[in-house]
Amino acid sequence: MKQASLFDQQPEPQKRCAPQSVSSSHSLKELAFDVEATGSNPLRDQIVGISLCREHGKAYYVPVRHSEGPNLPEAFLLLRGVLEDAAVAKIGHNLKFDTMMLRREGIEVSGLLYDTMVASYLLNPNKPNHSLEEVGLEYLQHRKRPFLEVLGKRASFADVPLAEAVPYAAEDAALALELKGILFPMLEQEGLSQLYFDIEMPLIRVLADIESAGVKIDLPLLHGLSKELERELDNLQAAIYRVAGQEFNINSPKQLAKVLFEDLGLKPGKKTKTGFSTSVDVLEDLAHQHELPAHILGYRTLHKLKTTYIDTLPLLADPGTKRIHTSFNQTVTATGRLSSSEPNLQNIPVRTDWGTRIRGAFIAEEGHVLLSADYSQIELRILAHMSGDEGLLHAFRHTIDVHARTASELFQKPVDEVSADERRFAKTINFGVIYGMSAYGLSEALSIAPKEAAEFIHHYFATHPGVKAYIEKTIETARRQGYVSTLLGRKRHIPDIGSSNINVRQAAERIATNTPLQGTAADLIKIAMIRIHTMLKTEKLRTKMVLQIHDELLFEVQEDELDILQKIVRHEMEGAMKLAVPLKVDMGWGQNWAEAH
DNA sequence: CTATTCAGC
DNA sequence: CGCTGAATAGT
Repeated sequence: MKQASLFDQQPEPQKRCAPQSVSSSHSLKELAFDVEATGSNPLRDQIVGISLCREHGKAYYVPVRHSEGPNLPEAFLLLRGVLEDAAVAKIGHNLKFDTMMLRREGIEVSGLLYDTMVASYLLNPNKPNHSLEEVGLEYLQHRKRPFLEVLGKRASFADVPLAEAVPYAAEDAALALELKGILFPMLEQEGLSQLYFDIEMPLIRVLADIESAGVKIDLPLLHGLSKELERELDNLQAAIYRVAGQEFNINSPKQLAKVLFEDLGLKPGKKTKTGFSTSVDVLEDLAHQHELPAHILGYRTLHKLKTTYIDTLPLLADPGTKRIHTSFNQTVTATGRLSSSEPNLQNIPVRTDWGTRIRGAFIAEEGHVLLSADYSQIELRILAHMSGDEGLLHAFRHTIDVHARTASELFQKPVDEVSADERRFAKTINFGVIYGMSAYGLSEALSIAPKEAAEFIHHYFATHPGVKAYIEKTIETARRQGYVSTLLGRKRHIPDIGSSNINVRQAAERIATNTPLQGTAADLIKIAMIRIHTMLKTEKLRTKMVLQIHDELLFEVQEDELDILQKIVRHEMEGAMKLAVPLKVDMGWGQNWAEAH
């Protein structure tokens, strides 16, 4: 059986005689390993064993905390030398998890990191799931036994008997080794090696440090906000039931639609797949006809903030340190951005007063301040660079308000005569350009007729020929080669670009337009993160990087390091890439995230 | 599990 | 109009 020769697992010898430390003095250049744990949280769960694989066909599993042994708890001491040996490259699938787990055992994993999960992501960022199961299936045609089946009714992997645990776990390290042999030559072939080794691989350790650091939250403040919101929501609920003349579940779009459009007889606007829409813009329209929609809007906003942030964040805080530790996923987005989950700290409210109050609950430790640094107009600057559009280049080179300048072109008047509304239109259009702009989308965003939006777009391209040419060239490239790339060569295939269905094809063209811009911005801030992280280490600073929010970095800065940090952060962020226009970073600091903005 | 809605960049 | 993750209702 082919599978048996490929993944012939050998159980760890269970001898009592003094085990030999795994030696790196012979010819060991690479070691594949995989940590098994009681769960998936690298800061909370415990290691139960480690699988190892040095060569094709031989893999081992070392149990350390299984409920039915035998265990080899000395394994950490024995393996430390090789895991910390920088001359031995480490191979694994999702190494951020393994390195974070091992750090808690006092082991700092060193050496080149061949992460097969990240490799799979670079090869195909459209792939929805880069789990070992999925990647093994795609590249090795290997069907892994489902983890849940192995787990059965047991509480954790620690309770799985070794007879089952050994072959299952050992296979993970073996799979990683096999995948490395396949995926890394493919990265080379695709011209993605430099992106991997210079950016994604060093980023693994940066993200591990950010996640381990976490960010402190003010629990009493959030508790107070919760009480205040509870009263507010009770009042709004009473008002809604009174005005509606009945009680119903305000959070049910279906029940709300019945009240608005059947019982009260208001005129429905947009439709969804299942019925009439009750989304913000619909309710804002309806607010002209009736007083209920405004109450609903208020209720919705406050309920969202309370349930998603104010009541949820405290549950995820470490009870001892009051810090929350998000998970930054490196292999989720199709464009190269990071994503954040459990909790998502990349969508903490900011726009409203309540948003400011919530950000006020993200605080610095005693003797520290939070420093926020964000790129100004990063994607538009990248568009200026990639398109060479004279107007955009000029605006950024001469620190002219870019939206006002677009408005002046669009409405044919001097920059200083542009009205607030004209600037708002121009700003929406500038965003639209980055998003691949359709007349329909722009009309929705500006609440104008699609025909009127089409005229704006026509006028925009007439006054921005460089941008027009860039978009045409990018779409043509997508058609010709089937994918688009960022400045650093990150690729995204766009299979629908040749579709005969116009809606599908145009959606693909918007993706083709947006991906190089969004993706290059992602590349750029990743470079800045790595360089700043390196500076923090080499200068032995006590400051911690604590969050990344796409174009913003947040630091918890020791007060006496504030000056030097601001210099370092500005230098590394603004110097991350040399573009045809300068990069601009805005910074602010304070006791909490609200003050830092 | 899917749809809707909405928080962010 | 691009890219996400979470809460909620309801099947």
